[in-house]
Amino acid sequence: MIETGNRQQTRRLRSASLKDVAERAGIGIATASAVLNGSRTNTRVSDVTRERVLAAAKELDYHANALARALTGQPTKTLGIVFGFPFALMSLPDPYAFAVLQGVVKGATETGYNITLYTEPWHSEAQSSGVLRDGRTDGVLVIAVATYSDMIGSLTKAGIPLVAVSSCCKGYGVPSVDVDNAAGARLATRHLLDLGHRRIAHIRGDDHLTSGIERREAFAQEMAAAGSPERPEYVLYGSYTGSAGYDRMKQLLALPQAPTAVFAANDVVALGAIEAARDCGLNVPGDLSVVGFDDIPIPALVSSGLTTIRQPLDEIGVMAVRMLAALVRDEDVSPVSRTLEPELIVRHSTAPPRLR
Amino acid sequence: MIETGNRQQTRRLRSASLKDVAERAGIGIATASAVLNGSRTNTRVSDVTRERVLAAAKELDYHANALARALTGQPTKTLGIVFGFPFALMSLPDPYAFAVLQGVVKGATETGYNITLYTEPWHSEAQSSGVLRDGRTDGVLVIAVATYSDMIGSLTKAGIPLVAVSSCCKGYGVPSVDVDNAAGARLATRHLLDLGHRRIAHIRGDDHLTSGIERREAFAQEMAAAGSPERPEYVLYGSYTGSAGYDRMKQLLALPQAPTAVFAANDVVALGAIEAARDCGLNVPGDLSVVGFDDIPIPALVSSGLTTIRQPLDEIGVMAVRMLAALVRDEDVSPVSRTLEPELIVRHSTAPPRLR
DNA sequence: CTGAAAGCGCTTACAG
DNA sequence: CTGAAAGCGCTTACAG
Repeated sequence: MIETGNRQQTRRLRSASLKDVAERAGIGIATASAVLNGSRTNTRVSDVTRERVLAAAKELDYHANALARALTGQPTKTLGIVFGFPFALMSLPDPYAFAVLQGVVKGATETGYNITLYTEPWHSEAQSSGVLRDGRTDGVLVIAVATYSDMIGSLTKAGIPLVAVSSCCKGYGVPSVDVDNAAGARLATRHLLDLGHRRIAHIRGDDHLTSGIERREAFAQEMAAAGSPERPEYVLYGSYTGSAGYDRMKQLLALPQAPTAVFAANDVVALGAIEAARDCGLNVPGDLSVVGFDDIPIPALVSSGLTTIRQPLDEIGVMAVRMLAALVRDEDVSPVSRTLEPELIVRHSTAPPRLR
Repeated sequence: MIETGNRQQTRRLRSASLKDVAERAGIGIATASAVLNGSRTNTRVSDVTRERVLAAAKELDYHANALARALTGQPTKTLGIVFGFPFALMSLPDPYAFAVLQGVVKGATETGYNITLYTEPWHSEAQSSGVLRDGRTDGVLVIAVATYSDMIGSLTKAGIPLVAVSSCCKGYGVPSVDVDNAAGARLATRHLLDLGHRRIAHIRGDDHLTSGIERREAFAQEMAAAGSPERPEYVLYGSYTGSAGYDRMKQLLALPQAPTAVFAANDVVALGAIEAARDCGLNVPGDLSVVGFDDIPIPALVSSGLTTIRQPLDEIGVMAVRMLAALVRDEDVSPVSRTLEPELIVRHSTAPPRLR
């Protein structure tokens, strides 16, 4: 006989199954199942049998196969997470997404779930729903779903337990958690107003994300309410990237009458704007005040000094997981939507406008 | 009849199975399998049959169950990732771990895998190997495994395809990837030496992580080679946290003859040390030079100005996934160990010592 | 080209 | 208290 498949053998020896254990212990497979993986608490097994099974399992180094268990209807004990925005910016490298993920992991650890990161962002139902519906997770967490996306509708229709973070999910009855974007934007705007600024610009976030839309609207309202309605040339589209913040700031500074302050849609944009201002020889906050949004975590002890609207990123992740875990277990999830309060954090990127 | 389980029904309607599709199409289940999930490329199906199956699948909104497929031996197309160090510091909130994870996700996206984060850190084989061996992933990536851990041995024994990042896995034949820690530490030390420093301290990393050990040894060697052997009171244990860096720095500064420079085991420690120096009224780099290690990413455009030894964190993650993917597919993985070159990045935390 | 059968490893009623 | 049987949804030889 020729030795074939040898490499395979050494690498992946079939591990012991319940049947192997049962045989070795000389008892039935159902009983072995009851003592080893026993969710069936009402099954009574005699002590001798139990010992025998346990011993056999140990000898065979038995480990239950999660796939088989899940196939019979047991929970997989893993939760999926997808980023709804089909661009790189809303995936892991984005500080917002990352901070939320930290909270998610924390929440998952405490509730006993593992997390699977779906690496392929959502494109369309036809293209993307396959993996999300293939049974490997008990439920999924969606983050930053674009308003035009069919993701939430599609997943809901498929009967997948869902919790949405920072997404528009009106009308689907999907539990969701987010910061109060409007309140945050008002806080930022009012802060600038209170400092004495009137020429206030807004570099917007994305038009297809509720955060971008809500912050933008609240800015307009607050300005109008303050009696100094926004100027069209002061409100620029900035997506959510540092480079957009940089470019838009340059554009604002080239205006015949440049703004004295800007409310950036998020911290990344704000940081880009500050960089642009500095490159133009301006001092922040002396010549220009900048407020961000998010309060993204910066590694230990280095501070950007950015005045911003803080949202509890970590808490959002934890909360989302708790809600999803409850949903998966068919517990009551109420209220269906949680809106967290933002907070103004004044640091060193804002000051009263220069007197002229 | 009483309407019972109504909530359940609306939530989780059983989704169509292959059998449903086959029945509707009026053909056999094996054929349906071939056209729908067909890995069996050699199976020829007539066009009419194919169309019928496809149509039925569409009508029924069929989606293959990944659990069932995997149970028959198909790959799960997901890779697991565990942090080996049983403390929070070596999990997600740690900038190093996070940066590597970004690379991992990038690599997984390009190779078509999903990633599952095992939330429970490894404790011992008895306690922790269960989840990792339950079949839900095709292989696992281990990161920063402590030298005393039985994790690698245990997982290898269980026949799980493994790739280790920044871990000691000598003797197991486990493919691994890491930066050349010794070379990096030499670079850092020599940089300080070249600037003219002689009173150089080292705040060490963890003793149970190869990175901590290797960096520490290389520091000693380089100092000895330069003819100014290290002083015992200048080499302090710092684990890998900012607060340890802070505390150890204070301690060093309280010495009768304080060092003029310090090589911190990683950036987080370096940042802590700098903070401590500043709190003591010292100027960095005027009064004290500090070099870190890692070059952790800092959100857009904010720079800590830290002189450090850069390691390609992102690339490490990508590479590890590629190796694991190859391993899982039984391709050749060679060389079994990859060591990447570190690079000295001189920024603003180092300068020649003050003349006295 | 097509399908009935066996099997992957488990769990859940259902009889003893 | 214990076990044989059916079933979860798929795939893989193996016959037609």
